[in-house]
Amino acid sequence: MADPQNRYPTILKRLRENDHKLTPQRLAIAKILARSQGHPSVETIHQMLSVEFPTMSLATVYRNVLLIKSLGEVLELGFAGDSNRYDGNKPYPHPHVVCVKCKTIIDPDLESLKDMTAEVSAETGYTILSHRVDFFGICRACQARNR
Amino acid sequence: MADPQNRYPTILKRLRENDHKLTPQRLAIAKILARSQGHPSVETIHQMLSVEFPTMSLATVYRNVLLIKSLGEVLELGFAGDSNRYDGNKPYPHPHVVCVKCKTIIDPDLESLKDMTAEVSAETGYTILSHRVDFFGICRACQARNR
DNA sequence: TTTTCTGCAAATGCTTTGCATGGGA
DNA sequence: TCCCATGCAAAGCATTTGCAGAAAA
Repeated sequence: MADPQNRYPTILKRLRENDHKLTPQRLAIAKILARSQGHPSVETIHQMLSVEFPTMSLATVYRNVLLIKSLGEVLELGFAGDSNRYDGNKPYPHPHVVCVKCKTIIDPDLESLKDMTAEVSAETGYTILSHRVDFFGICRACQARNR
Repeated sequence: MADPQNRYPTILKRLRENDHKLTPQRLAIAKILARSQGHPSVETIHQMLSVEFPTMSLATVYRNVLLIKSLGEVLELGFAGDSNRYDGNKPYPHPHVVCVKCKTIIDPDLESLKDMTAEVSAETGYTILSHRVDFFGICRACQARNR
């Protein structure tokens, strides 16, 4: 499983292995995905790079995020009525806890997830390939703020 | 919590309470949502009604699904890169198992979900309000089909 | 009759694609 | 040099909205 410490070199290696050219734009996008903790959207990535690459088009961001996703090196998170968010730091399925007030997203370690996957498989007969497990609630800070 | 047996009368009552007119199209859409086991998309609902209402527009389906959702009587499921699916039979959050081949969605009964919610709350300090728990895999039929 | 609802078409908003030019290797 | 990648604009999709006529209450 991907090591969060070495994500950028790993993605670089995968790009090279698959004979993709290492353009400045591509490298910059890969770096943001590799290091991001905040599950950025394509729009956000584009804005983050607007100083370094004033003429870079949104299409380039879309194409490269998609490319890196196709290499299995980024996790795509779709939210109803919102643009997709991406996680290249932990590119494998994992649970999220989202604060509905401040939108902070954190990644909990859930011991019970393996058991649940087994339970699903046993009950339904499906071969389980991946999951999307999100909890929505109110974080400690927002709870305190509302007192 | 909504009783799966009485969903249609319940939705009807909610529409009346809020002074919405009971047009034939609206009633037909409500009935499909109330009884559906298959998490239909707007497109699917439109097709299901195309015999009874040959001139009904997609916009009417969208508007009415949204209306019933605003009354809290249908659960909306967004999937990345796919159209939304709707569940008016169990309009509260619950886990799903999705076949990535044929898109069939079923509702497993997961004993471990309560425990997991408790674990999330304990580990993160968040007050958990709702969840979105989906598993993706291959259903029995599609497994057989691929042999 | 009054007001909402419907059907149609146009408009959104996000994402993808075609094409000509530019730039890695 | 040879292609792939980029920027731009146009095209795609799912969904929403404006509008005028139709239908519920």
